[in-house]
Amino acid sequence: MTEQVRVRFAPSPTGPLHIGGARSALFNYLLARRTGGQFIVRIEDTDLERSSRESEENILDSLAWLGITWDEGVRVGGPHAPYRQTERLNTYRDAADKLIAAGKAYRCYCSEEELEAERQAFSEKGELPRYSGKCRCLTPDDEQRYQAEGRRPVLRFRVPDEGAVVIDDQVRGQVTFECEGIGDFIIVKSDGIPTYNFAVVIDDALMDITHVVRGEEHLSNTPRQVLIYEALGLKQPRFAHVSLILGKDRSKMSKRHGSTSVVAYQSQGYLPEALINFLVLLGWSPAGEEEIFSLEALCEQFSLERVAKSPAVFDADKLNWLNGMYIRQAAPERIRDLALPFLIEAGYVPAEPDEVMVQKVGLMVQAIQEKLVNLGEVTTMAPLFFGETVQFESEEAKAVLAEEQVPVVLQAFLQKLTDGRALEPGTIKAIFKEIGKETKHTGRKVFMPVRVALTGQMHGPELHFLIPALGSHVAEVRVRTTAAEAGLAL
RNA sequence: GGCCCGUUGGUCAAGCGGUCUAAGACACCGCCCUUUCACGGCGGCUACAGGGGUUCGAAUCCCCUACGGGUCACCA
Repeated sequence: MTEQVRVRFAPSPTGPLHIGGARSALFNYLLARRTGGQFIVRIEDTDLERSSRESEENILDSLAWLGITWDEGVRVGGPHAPYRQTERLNTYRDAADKLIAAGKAYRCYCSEEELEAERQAFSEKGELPRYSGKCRCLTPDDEQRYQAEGRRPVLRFRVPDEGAVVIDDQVRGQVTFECEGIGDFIIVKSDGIPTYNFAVVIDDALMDITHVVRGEEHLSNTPRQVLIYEALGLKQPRFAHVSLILGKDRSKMSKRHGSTSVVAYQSQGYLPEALINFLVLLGWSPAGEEEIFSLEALCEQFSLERVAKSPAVFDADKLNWLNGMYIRQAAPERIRDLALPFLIEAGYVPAEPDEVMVQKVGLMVQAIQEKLVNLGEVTTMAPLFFGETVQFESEEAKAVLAEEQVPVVLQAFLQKLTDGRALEPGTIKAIFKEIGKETKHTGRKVFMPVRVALTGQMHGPELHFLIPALGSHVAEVRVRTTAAEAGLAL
């Protein structure tokens, strides 16, 4: 029998999509695509305080940006709708009633203060702080009295006193938890909203989820969930807990380590395919030696068997390398269009650029595409292309213009630059050839002075790309002003 | 602290008892290419946490220790 794989990504909308969440989503997505199964996106918004529609939109937008699509869930609907937990409250209530009727769950009237005091007492005695189970055997009279006091009960799951829960994890192998170490936990809060541990089980079961692939932080929750599956007689999915993504100091990835949200990387100018490629390599390894993968390629290669157990440190260097890789491979027009917003933001380009400006940016991109690490960098390179004047980056640069062949070379350059021919990479190359022939100066002796006169710097993009991007007017002005500054009369 | 999980070079990682005097990638260093930078090519550097077992043989299996991480909420 070949069971149809059904996996899901179930974020809680309490903030933007985290890099770790994105990887979980990716793994689920890939597993579904690889097996011809379905991928579901469900929203776990039972934390009323912290959940917001904005976060939900942000998360969904980030997934879409990454190219991760889903077959069922919010935005697209499906046979198991609704896909937002706050819209499924009746379903959870039914399940809770069942548990109460079977004596597997009970009402607890303890206040948070009482619980806190209890935990305190336990830890002072050197024991593990947990729920004592004191509401386990309340009589109807007790309950009535509490109710009269105005107490709102929570619903607790009655955890067996003995026994153990064994999880056969797809990436970790067999993991055993003793029931003894699990206190009776809350499945419905006093406001009637189910807790995560409860709702997740009901939803996964009702939505026929076959594999739960999620972060390792959920591993210790899993025995509680398994207990609920068992109590309700529901079919359990296979579990796969993927290790966490760590920061440079090996602690859980957080703001201190830099950007943690997908939007942050998006706004820094990373390409979605680079982020995908990077993320998949964090915890999963290909069978062969190739490491550059498109989403489509990953859909054919991904497998849970090759997911690593150990946590991975987020390596920004490698992300940068990958991003540069994808930028180099991308069509120049695409990079140009992606670069435009950055230049507009930085004030180099008007909000509504005309065709001439777009073309200029296109030429600029052509010149720097091979050295860009991320799109945001166009902003730091922009001064090279915008503005009529430049500064010498160093005395060493300025000194280049003091070499004896410079006046002749620059004069020749200026003359050819303004003789009316169209400025294209080909003609620029021709110009340098002509200069060589006419002045008998070639190589470094002609390129370097022109470069410095044009940019004030000794390094930079190919001149045959740079000059067309500048245009003959700006180029001429820059050469004349820098030359003058260096004490040269042209 | 209890309970879980993990530990191969600076980083990501291959390896699933012999073919390991341990692959590949990023980073780093050197060389080459080149008008500069970058790209690209070539080469180099550096690792099985420690200690006990099991076995003819262990990076691979078991135990202990150390270290790292996760989790112990009316958050997910």
